[in-house]
Amino acid sequence: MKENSAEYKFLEIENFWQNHWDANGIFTAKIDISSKKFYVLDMFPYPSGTGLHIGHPEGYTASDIVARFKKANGFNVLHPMGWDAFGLPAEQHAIATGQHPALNTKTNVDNFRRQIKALGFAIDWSREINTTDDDYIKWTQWIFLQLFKHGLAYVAEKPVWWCPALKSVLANEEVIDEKSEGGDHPVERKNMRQWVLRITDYADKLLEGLEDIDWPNSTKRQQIAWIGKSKGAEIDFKIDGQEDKLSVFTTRADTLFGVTFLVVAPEHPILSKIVTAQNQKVVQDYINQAKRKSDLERTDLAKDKTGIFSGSYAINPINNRKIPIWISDYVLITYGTGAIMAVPAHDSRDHEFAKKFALDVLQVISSEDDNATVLFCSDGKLLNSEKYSGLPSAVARQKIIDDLVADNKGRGNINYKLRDWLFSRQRYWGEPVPILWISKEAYEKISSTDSAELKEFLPKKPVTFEKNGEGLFALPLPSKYLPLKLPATSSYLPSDDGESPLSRIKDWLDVYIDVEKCEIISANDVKDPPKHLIKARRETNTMPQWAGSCWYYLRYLSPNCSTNLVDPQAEKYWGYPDLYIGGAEHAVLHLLYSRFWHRFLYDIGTLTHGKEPFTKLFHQGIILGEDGTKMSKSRGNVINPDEIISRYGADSLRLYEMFLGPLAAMKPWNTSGIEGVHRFLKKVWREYIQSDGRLTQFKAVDNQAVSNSLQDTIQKVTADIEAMHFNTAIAQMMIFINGMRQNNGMTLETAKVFLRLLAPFAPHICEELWARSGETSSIYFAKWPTHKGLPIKIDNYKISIQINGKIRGDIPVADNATEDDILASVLKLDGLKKYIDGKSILKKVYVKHKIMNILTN
RNA sequence: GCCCGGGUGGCGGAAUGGUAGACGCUGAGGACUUAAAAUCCUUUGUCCGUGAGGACGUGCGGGUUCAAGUCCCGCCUCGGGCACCA
Repeated sequence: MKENSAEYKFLEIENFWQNHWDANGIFTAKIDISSKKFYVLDMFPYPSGTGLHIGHPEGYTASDIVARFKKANGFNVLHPMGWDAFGLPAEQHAIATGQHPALNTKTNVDNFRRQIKALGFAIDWSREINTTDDDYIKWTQWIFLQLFKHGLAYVAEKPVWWCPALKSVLANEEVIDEKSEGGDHPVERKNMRQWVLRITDYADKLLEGLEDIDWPNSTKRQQIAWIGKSKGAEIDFKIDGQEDKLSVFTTRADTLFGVTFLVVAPEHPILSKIVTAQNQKVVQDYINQAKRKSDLERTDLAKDKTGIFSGSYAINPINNRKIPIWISDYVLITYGTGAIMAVPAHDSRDHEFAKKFALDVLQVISSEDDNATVLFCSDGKLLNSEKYSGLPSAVARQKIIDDLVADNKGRGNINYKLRDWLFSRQRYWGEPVPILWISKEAYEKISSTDSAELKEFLPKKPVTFEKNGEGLFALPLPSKYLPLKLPATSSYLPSDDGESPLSRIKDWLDVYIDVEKCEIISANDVKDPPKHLIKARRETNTMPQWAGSCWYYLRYLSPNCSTNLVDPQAEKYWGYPDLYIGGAEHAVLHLLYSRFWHRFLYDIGTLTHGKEPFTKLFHQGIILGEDGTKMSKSRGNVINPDEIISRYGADSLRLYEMFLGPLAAMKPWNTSGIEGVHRFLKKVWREYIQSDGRLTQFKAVDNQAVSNSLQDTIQKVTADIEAMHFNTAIAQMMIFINGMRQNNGMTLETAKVFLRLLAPFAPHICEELWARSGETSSIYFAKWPTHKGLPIKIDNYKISIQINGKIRGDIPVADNATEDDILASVLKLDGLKKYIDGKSILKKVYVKHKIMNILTN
């Protein structure tokens, strides 16, 4: 700083150094093949109108500590930041004000940038990206077109979650208890035309990829459960008296002899064939009833099972037993074959159903301890199963499947809970889907043309959609038309019927294609269209917010590359994040979608560095309000980072958030806690700066205790940062300062070592003191201190003495003391001797330098 | 119901099977000051005891061990995720 203030003027110091770092490009990352890289990534924020909340600095500070630590350890560090800026709030603001969402987004981004900069992170701001920038949209659309080209994007009319309040459809992952994930609005089922991405094609790859990445166990588990792979078999049951078969999916082929009825979902197409005339009316009533129920009601476990007999029977392929076919909404049409074989003795749901409708229960599995008789759902030994009786479940399962396969009555099969990813939204503020809809004839004409340009992203199999009896074909925009920008409009309101606001912008919507010239012309510019022009209409859906966040970690590597999504050289050097820090709430959304796109880009050769984007992931915990509940405006317990910084400074805020507790834990904010770390920083300051504002007269030689403590501190802080145990690292630095003060100070050399240890946590104050102690280069470039091997040899250890397992005191012992020496010392001390007097010693346990346990009768 | 995590002073939290409660906060007492702020010192798990000292103590009940907050078995409870997925 310019003037040599005696006081710790944190605001001036922080402001000064932030400007200095910025102006001098201290954190600019450049490819340097002579040093190893380290890429630290934060989950980039959605720049909301309310600004940064106190949870943001938690994750960002953690990543910043690691970034600065790695830099000091010789790594070439990349630590970027950007904005996930598409999203509903900006659009709702636009609807309310008529102002273009880009304007509101810019205001919010500026505010976020100011707030994040005020925390002094070692971020390379020259790499800042924004998912709403045209240059960024271009590549998001390009990836979509690659997916399209490779047959992974298609259009389907399917039941989707429609949110009337948001006037948009939502992905499965975005719906929680029939409420929208954002805003908590009710959602309903509706049939609509949608873009869908075939993420299910990647189910197995997404599972396998989890095996060798360093992620929190719970997050891996969540993804595994979400993908929901189950191995089993499809078994064909002939319908009695008909040629038709009914296939069911089961993971328990070993219970096939225990099947006493079949159940089909009310939506199952076979119903038209199996419902007998006299059952027609009651079945129809039941189906209507089921239709009226919301999914929530249907899946409510508390409610009773309902169902109705179809009137038909099926034949069990393994023993030709005739069994009734029932209809019930506890069977889901969306999973497996929409039909199940019911084994009421060994499945709780089937059991419940059988009990309610008085159907047969036949036991075919016995448990090891044969206690469970009524309902036993685990594996066991088969009984009542003819030649399979006596076999363990796992063996019988395979044998039965094999035999069914040989008889052509079934086959092994795998089912997933994962559904394809619903990828379109009926909103304005998102990336337009770069597709034109044309007629079949036009599509054929383009397909057969010699010009490659229009066929750049053409898939092997056309994506088509039927609208009002007319077949429409999806034509991908050539890359020269990317980015497809959002057209200007004054009306951002989506319509109630699920059409995007883009569908009302006529002069954008309608275009002509000149096949010979490979040009797309706005319909506005064509008065009397010549015959050779092909009429086309743009797709009006936009992409979901996840699209931009799926690949942003790649764009940071070469944010200005205009020829590639990521510059191959940059990818080769920087690779992917070595550490990714962010909230656990994205466990199955962003983190699954992102892995899917990454795998895909790897498969098509766009990426070459590796199959998984995030090899090491860490979730920071949530910071609760002072009352221990979640921070919210309505509770009035929100802590504003701006206020904290103005009262205590950014260094105190950073230090406090790291000192609160383990990074991963959920923990409450406590304002007097931040006073504590602020006091610590003031104490540090006073050790370096005298009351006249000049540098302290440091000692010529450190006390033994101080130099020992310094070595301990180097060791502890280093190990703790590596393990991301920031709270205990800070505690150790406090111990050092307290102890050093009791020993009346330290040397300048020691003082500088300490600054380097503290700098990743509290960079501004350390940079200031570093400069004041005569250094001219930023502390960011200073090397991490190394500890000098083993601590100085100690001659006298204190060991604690247990008598019969109880701690009774401690005694000093020499390094080479024998058990008998120690016992002799113990017997010299009355306080210990009294426990042994009059008793005989049966045994001694001595753990060197730690403890001796003396056992008496 | 199933799958993950947790449960330690007044509070946030420390503890490679080896002196439980580091560090910080809070509370109490004191120093400095005309006073306050700031700063510094002492003290702060519970109970018994004037004290020295003693007993108890890491959600509950068992167990393993010379020794258990830590390992094993069975519960209770809180948080998160999934939820009729056959």
